[in-house]
Amino acid sequence: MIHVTLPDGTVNEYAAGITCAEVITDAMGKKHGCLAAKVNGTEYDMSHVLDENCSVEGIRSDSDEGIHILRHSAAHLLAQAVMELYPGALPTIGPAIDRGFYYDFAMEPIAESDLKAIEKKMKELARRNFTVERVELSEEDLREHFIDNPYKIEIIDDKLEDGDGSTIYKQGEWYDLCLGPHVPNTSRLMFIKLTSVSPAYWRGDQDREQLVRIYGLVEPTKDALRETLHRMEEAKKRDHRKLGKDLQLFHIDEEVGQGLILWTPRGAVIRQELQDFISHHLRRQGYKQVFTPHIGKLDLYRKSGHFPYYQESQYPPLVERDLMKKLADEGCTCGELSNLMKTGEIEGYMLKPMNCPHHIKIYASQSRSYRNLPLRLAEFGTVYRWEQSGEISGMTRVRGFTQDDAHLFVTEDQIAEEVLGCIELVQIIFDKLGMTDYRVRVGLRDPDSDKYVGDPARWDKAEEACRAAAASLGVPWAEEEGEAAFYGPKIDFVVKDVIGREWQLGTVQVDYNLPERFDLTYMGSDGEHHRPVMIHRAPFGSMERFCGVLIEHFAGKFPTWLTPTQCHIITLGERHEAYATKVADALREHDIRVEVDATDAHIKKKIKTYRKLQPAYMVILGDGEMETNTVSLRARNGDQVADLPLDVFIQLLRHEIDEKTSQPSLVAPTE
RNA sequence: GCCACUGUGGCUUAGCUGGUAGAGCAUCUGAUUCGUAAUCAGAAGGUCGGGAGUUCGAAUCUCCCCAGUGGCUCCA
Repeated sequence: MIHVTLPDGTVNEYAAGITCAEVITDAMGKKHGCLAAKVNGTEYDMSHVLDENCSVEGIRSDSDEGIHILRHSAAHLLAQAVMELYPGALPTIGPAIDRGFYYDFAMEPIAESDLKAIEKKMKELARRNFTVERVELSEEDLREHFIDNPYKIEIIDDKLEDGDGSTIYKQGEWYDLCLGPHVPNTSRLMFIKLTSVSPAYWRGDQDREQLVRIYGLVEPTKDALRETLHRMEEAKKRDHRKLGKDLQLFHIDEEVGQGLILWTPRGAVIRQELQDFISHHLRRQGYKQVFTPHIGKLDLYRKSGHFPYYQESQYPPLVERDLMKKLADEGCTCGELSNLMKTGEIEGYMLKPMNCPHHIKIYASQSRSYRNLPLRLAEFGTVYRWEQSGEISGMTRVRGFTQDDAHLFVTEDQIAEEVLGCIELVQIIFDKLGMTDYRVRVGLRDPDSDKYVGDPARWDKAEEACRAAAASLGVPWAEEEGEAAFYGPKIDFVVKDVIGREWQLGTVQVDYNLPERFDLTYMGSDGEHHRPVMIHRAPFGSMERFCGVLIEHFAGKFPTWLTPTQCHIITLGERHEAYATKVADALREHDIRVEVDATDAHIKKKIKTYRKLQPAYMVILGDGEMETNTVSLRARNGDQVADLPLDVFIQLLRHEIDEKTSQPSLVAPTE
C-alpha cells in the first residue's frame, strides 16, 4: 500500500500501481476536469502509475498548466492531421506557445485556405477519441522509429546523451518524439481553430531549411474558444493601423517610402502634447535641450563604430556631388564606391542612425569639469534605419523615427542615481497614461563572453545600479543574461500590442564604449583627467512606436489632454452659427482645441460623422443654449448633459485638460 | 531579406470560367431647418498598385517590380 497526499492535505491509502487518473477520480469524482497530474510537484500523464508514497494534484484544463498541456496536445493532433492529409510531410517540432500552439513541418508550402481542411481533419481525429499513450523506448528503438525523419534524428542527436532512451507519444497509428505530458485522449481537443500559416526556419536559423509553420488555438470548451475568438476580433478593432486611418492620425504613402510616417494634423497634436509633457519633466530634472542635424559625416560614424559595421541597417551614404561626378567620369562602379567609403578613402554623409555622436560632439565642444556633471543633453532626434522590408509595420516598426532621446554624461559615482532618475521619468509617463501592462527587462552581460568593453568591476557596479533601479519600480522585472549591449548594461520597458507582439519602448543604457572611442574627458577634483560614462535613455523609445502603442492602449479614445479635437461643436440649424462661433472663440481663447460644424445637415448625421473621430466632447448648440448662454454635451458613450453654463464648462474642461485626467469626465453617466 | 496571401475612385467594396468598371459612405450643388448613431434629389470622381507580355480584346491569364497583411530572421 502507498500513501497519497491530496492538495487539501488528506492522505489516502491505495494499492501500489494505481494511476493518477484513478486517484484523482477517487478524490474529486468522475467530472474532475483534469488533464494531467502533478506528482510531488512534477507534471505527469493521467495514466502515470504510482508506486510509492507521494502527493498528487490534478491539473485542470482551465489552469495555466492545463492550457499549456492542452495546447501541446493540440499541436500533436495537428501533426497527426497533416500527416494524414499530406503523406510526404515531415513533422519537426510543435510546442505550446503563449497564445496557442504551432507545429513546423517540412513540406511544400500550403495556403491559408488549406487550413480549413486540416482543421476539419483534426476535429475528426479528435472525435475518434484516440487514447494518447506514452511509450518509453531505448535510443536504438527511437532511431528506428524516426529513421525517415532527419529532423527528429537531429533532435535525438542533440538532446539525448548517448545510450539514453526517451519517450514517444502515440495516438492511433501516429506517434511523436515527446516528453509530455499530454491529455489522456484526443476527445479533449475538440475546440480548436487554426489561425495562420507561415514559414519558419528549422531551429530558427535563416541558413537552414524553411519549414511550414501552422498556428492554432485550442480551448477546453466551446464557450472558451468562442470567447477567445471574440476577444481577438475586438483586439483587431483597436489595431493602430486601422484606428490611425479612421481617426486620421497618420498616413504612410507608398510614394514617400516604406516605413516613413507622415504625421497628419490630428496625429501631430498627440505627438506634440506628448513632447510638451515630457519636455516639462525634462526641464524639472535638469536636462538641457539641444538640436542637431539629420546627417553627419561618415568619419563621425567610423569613430563611433557604426560605419561600416552596421551598414546593412542604415540608408546608404550620401556622396558629395562633385566627387560623385568625378568618380562617375572615372567609371567607378557601385561596388568600388562602396569599398572606397568603407576604407575611408572618400567621404560622404550618412542619415543619422542614432543621436549619440552628435551629442557627444556637443559634450566635447568645451572642456568639462566634474562640476559640470552630470550633463544631460536631450533632443527629440529623428533617426533613420534600414529595417528589413518584411519587418516594417504600421508605426511600431519604421525606417524613420524620432526618439525622445537624451544622453547623460556622468561620473562613475553618478551612474546609480542617474539611472534611477531615468527610470523615474519612465514611470511618471507610464503612470500618467495608465499604462500598467508592461514588463521590465534588465539586460546583463553574458558571463561566458568576452565581447564586452570596459572593466568588469565597473560593469558589476553598473549592473547593480540597473538592478536596484528596476527593483525600485514595483513592477515585474527580470534579469536577462547576455541581453546587455556590448558597451554596457541596460533596462528596457516592453509592452504588448493588440495582437500580442512585444515592443520595446523606453530604454536606459549605460555606455562605457563611446566615451572611450571619442576620448571624452572631464577634469576631476583631483586635477586629473577622467573618463565620463554615458547613459543613453529614451522613455518613450520613439514617438512613432509609442503613439502606435498608445492608440491601441486607448483604443483611439484618448484622454482629453491628448485628444486631437477636444470639442466638436454641432449646431442644430444654420441660425445657431453665430453662437457656435462665439462658443468656439471662447474655447480657443482658453487654448482648447475646437472644431465647428454649423452646416444644415441633420444633427443625427453630424453626430454619426464626428463620433468616428472620437472627440472628447460633442458640444450641441440650439435655441435653448443660445438663449441661456449654455452648452449641451454628448460624451463618447452617448451620455448627455444639458444646459451647462459656458463659463462653467470652460472652467471644468480646462481643469480636466490641465490635470491630464485619464478620460473625459464632465458628463456623469446617466442612471 | 525569406515564404504565403492581398492590392478596384478619399474610405468600404461588387465584378463567375477575359469582351474596355457597378455600388454605399465621404465630396460638391440644390432642396430640407429637422434636438443626440445615416433627410431627399442631382453632379463630379476610377485607364482597376506600376511595368512588360499573351490575346482581335485583360481589372480578370503570365512574368518582373512596388506596397500591405501574417509569420520567420533581424532590431547597435
